[in-house]
Amino acid sequence: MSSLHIYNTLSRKKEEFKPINPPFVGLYVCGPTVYDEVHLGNMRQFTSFDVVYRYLNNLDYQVRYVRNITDVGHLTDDGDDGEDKIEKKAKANKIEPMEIVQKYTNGFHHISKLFNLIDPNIEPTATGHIVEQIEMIKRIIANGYGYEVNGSVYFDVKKYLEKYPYGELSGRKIDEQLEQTRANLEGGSEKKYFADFGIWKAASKETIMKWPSPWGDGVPGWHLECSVMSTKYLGQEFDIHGGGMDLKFPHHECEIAQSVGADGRSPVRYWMHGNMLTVNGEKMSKSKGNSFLPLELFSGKHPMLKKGFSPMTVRFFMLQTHYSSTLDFSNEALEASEKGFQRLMNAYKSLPSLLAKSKQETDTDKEIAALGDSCKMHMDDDFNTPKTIASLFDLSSIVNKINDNTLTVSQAGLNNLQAIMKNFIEDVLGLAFEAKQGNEALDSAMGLIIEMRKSARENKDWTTSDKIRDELGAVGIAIKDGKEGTSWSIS
RNA sequence: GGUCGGAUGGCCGAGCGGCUAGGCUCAGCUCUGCAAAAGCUGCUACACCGGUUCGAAUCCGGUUCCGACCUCCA
Repeated sequence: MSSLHIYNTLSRKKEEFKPINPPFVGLYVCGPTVYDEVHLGNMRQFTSFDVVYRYLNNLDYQVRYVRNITDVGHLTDDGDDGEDKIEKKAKANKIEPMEIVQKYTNGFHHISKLFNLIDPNIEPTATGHIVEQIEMIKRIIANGYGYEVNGSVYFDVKKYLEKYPYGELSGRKIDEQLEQTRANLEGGSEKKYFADFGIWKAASKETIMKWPSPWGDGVPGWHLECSVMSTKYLGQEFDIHGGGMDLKFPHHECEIAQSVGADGRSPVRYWMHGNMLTVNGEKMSKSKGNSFLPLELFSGKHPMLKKGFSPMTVRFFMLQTHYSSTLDFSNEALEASEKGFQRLMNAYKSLPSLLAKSKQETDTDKEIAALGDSCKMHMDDDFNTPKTIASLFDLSSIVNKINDNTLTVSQAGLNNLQAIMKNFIEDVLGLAFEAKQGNEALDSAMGLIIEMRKSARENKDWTTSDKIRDELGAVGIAIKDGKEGTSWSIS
């Protein structure tokens, strides 16, 4: 029996996963900043961690999954003149910042449902934890790691470096060379040291979203919310913290420094980082202009897309690559996944109609059990979804062969097959049948049509039978004549 | 410039010292009234140059390309 191993960014190694307080597991994932439509790259991270969450649950851990919503404090720039992204958008649209927040939070939740993401157990917001953030800043100052300048508070990285490493997670060293370059660039900075970062930002009179604090009206620094909300709900030390690669530095590095500075403890046992999404080999990003939105991907309404792809196809496509590798989007790759996904789901769907034709255990039964074990083994190996999917394809090939009577199974083997496929396809990978499988009325209408076509075929009335098939095909309903009768599906 | 990661068959994408992942495409066959679906068979790749080893896509050194981060980003 294997056990779960996770690649820990901090140690740069795969480590056996040992929860701090089994059977409880704390999982924190950096959520979206809701100043715009959720980005596809965001969704890839959330999908990756959705599988992490599902699998931990599957291993019978009691997981508390916290994923935040950043609704204030994320500045367009870390310098002195940075502007809050949400506030900026609100002003441009002449509406309340909280309207922006509500609008894009709703949008994000909608897309999450389409991707079949399980809701986190707690979805805290930065604005809901201002008090806690102020308290943390106080502790940081009290410990000598923060200083105030003109109503803003900065984290004193130089002081911190006297006692602790900074840059451990991202493998970065703060060197003098860089200090000089930067010091020159940022002439009139309030910071004492180039690497210092803001933990409280003084607000101007015009700022709409601001809160009173011991240092005057202002907003908390972006990195602070994650430090506060993760430890508030998961404890001062918790198991897993996830996010995108690009958050390693400075965001996650700052989180560690803040927690150590405030409470003397590094909060996270296992740091997990998902890799980027690329388009034609380049990182998909808003600033590069090569990104499309989830809804554009589903509808196909984007110049770079040949057609639309269903949410489940996209989810499957994402899971065919390991979360730590870059994933390149292209029409060809998406089309390949679409077909593969349909094949997998068709096999899975035909499973209940299979018959056990052996009284005792067969070789196929054993093979099924072995493939079930390998699914688990692959998931245990740092959530290797591509390999798990490969085993699932082997399983679906067995399903087809049983269906074609080239393999035989016992009832026990069949039950096992059903249980394994359900577990990994639905529960662990979170793949679901697309909702367009029709309804009762359509089912009975199709039953009637197929019956009529059957009698036409028995009378060798090919004109009628082919007409039925072709016309249905034209509206997207495929007719498949099998040995055991005719079935249909909507494409 | 610094730090880190990557180069795998027609395409996508696993692999982390021996046991030819998987998906898609393509070709042939079986089944079928025809078609589709399904099944079977075929297609043996690891950027380049050295080295270590009985054995390397996998380890070491070098070369060339590509990407990410270092400034907001998932």
